[in-house]
Amino acid sequence: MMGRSPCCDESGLKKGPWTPEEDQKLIDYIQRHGHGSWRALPKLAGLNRCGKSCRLRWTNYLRPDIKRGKFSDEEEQLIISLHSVLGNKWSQIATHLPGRTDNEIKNYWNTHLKKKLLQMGIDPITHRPRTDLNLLANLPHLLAAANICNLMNPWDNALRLQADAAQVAKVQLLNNLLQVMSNGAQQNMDFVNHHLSSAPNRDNYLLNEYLEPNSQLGGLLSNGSSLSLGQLAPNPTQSGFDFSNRGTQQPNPADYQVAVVSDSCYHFEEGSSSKMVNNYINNHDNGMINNINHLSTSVDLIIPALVSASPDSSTINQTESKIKPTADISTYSSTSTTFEAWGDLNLDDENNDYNWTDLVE
DNA sequence: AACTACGCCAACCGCCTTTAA
DNA sequence: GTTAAAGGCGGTTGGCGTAGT
Repeated sequence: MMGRSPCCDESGLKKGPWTPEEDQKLIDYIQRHGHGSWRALPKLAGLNRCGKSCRLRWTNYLRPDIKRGKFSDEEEQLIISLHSVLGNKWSQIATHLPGRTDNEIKNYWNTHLKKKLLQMGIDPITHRPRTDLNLLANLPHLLAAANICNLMNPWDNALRLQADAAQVAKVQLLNNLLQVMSNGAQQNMDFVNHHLSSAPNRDNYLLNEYLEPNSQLGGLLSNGSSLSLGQLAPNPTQSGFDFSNRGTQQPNPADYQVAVVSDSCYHFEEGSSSKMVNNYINNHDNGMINNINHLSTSVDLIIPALVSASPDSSTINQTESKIKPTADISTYSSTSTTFEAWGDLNLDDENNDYNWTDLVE
């Protein structure tokens, strides 16, 4: 058989927008009898529609528990976080937002959230800083946007966090490159050598993306100018997560972060040692995580200021840990690696009220 | 006022998975 | 185990409203 024919192929069945009369017929029938077989429902309810159309109308619009209206900041934050983990699994995302349908979330993502992320320099697919060359051309705009954020109501901690990180990464990297090119200090050359001369890894890949010939970068280099983090606005409302004015100073251990990306994924900020990861899992999960079943490593950001204090991947002792890497983490440089631990959650916990302040190490 | 372009979102389409006979 | 129906899902479309010219 060459695929199934659409359920609405039968001639005479109505398509297109539903009228209030049709809605009422559907509501009346389901309230009295339940939906039962969707295929049989239209005839029984006196509707000249196919069952599939009835099901969609009910599940996406008429169901009594549907919440309509503007998405709250909390809902936006949750969608972004979940999307970073689940991708376009709209139905799975919808299970975390009571009253919202997958269709509504999908539409909201495509019309609003995707644009917001792009405007803030974040790739809406990877949720990582955009590395395309256009970003360099837009850097002044991004810096201005970062300052404007101070004057606006915070609309989304997760989004702001990602935006801050993206901007910091870009500026820090540029700053390092500029320093290397302008004064050739040995320590900076060591930094570059460390990233460029070792075996191929994802650091190199990311660095090389930034190092692609670019007229604007070339202009900055030839001027011998320098960018500094002081140009970035601090983010006073992001508790415990202040990148501002760090410059090239060594990181303070108090800056290390662990964050909940979603119900089932902890994201450990670069600089978190394996010990910290284990301590967090063992001491802070309050039974929420039953079994860590996945650890991935990824190069989310290059933040040179953190490099010297980052953990050596060899210190991750799998035998002592609930964390069981599924990838060979030794293939990546440990100097700019984030750790993500995934686990099964005990969803019976009623107090699933993580917030940033709870999670600061 | 008329026209065009664009954004939004409900609804559709087609494929995949699950269920039931 | 096989098959077809039903349900579920994600991508896409098209109509409507609105802003811009």
